[in-house]
Amino acid sequence: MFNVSTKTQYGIRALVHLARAGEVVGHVQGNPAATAAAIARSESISPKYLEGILSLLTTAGLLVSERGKHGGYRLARPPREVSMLEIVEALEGEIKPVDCIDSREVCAQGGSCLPRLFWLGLKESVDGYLSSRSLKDVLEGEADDGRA
Amino acid sequence: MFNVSTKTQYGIRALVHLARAGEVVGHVQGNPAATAAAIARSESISPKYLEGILSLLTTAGLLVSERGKHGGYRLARPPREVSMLEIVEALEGEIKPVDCIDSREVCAQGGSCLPRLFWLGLKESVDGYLSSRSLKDVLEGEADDGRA
DNA sequence: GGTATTCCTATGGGAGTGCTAGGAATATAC
DNA sequence: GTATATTCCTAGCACTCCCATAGGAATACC
Ligand code: FES
Ligand code: FES
Repeated sequence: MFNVSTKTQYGIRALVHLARAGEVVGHVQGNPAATAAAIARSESISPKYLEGILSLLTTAGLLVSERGKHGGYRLARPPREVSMLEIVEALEGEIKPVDCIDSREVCAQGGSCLPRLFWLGLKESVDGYLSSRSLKDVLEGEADDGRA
Repeated sequence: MFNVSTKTQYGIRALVHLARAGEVVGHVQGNPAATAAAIARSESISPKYLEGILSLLTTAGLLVSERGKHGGYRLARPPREVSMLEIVEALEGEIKPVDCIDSREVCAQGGSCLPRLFWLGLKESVDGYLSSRSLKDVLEGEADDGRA
């Protein structure tokens, strides 16, 4: 249960790769952006598949892309300022265990649906964990000390 | 993301239904077990589909079934002693964001994979929430006060 | 025997996942 | 301005899983 798609897994690994290489917007001009092909090779990911994933992250504002020769991708912000919740939501959509979580569709119970509260709590628990971790934390292998 | 299947949603609603009616093993003999058809009608769930779900819950030891006329299902234990983690795992399998969570397959990183720690933390967060809630909590619409 | 129930197996449409392929748009290099 | 290297866009396909439906076998009561 709760399988995370390869799309998200690859996306995170690519972001970690970029953060490691220090490829952030505003660096020295001589430091070229990493290309999709290079990341794919280094991480053993299907190149064309990864292209699409990086495009998504660019649209979401997490990456900055440069086209043409010597083009590639850079992080739009330093790793510390990127929460894992942002990343996951950009690739996987909102965390939504059940559909009735935002739209109050009544499920036979007529509005006072008990399970709904339970699922809502689950969403908050997941959101809480994800937003408490930044890309930098993942990068540095932060052990999950506190549960805050 | 993190969609919970209808199988699990229906299963939980059925369990809540049974708990509400107070149909626990060891009650008065006159109190008949609830049939799958009755629950399906009351909860507006496809009858044959629900049958399979209740069978799963029986195999998992959460329900006790009686076949033949006047048969049906009862809770195997009082709601207080049934954790939501048990229920979810019975229907949905283990919480496993990524496959490498138990088997230490190296993903190009050669063993020191950073993202893996992150996913492990997510699993622990979800497991923590689910095991902290009992069926009785859901039944009573326990608001999620503490995050413990 | 008749009836009501759980239990088992098979089937099928639909949606989503995980890629693959081809090319268009864009920017540099010579 | 032609060649080259890159991102970007769209389409398609095999595969799996989800959700349900259907038919009947096994079981237990009357
Ligand atoms: S309203 Fe969603 S489970 Fe009841
Ligand atoms: S070992 Fe699973 S993501 Fe690296």
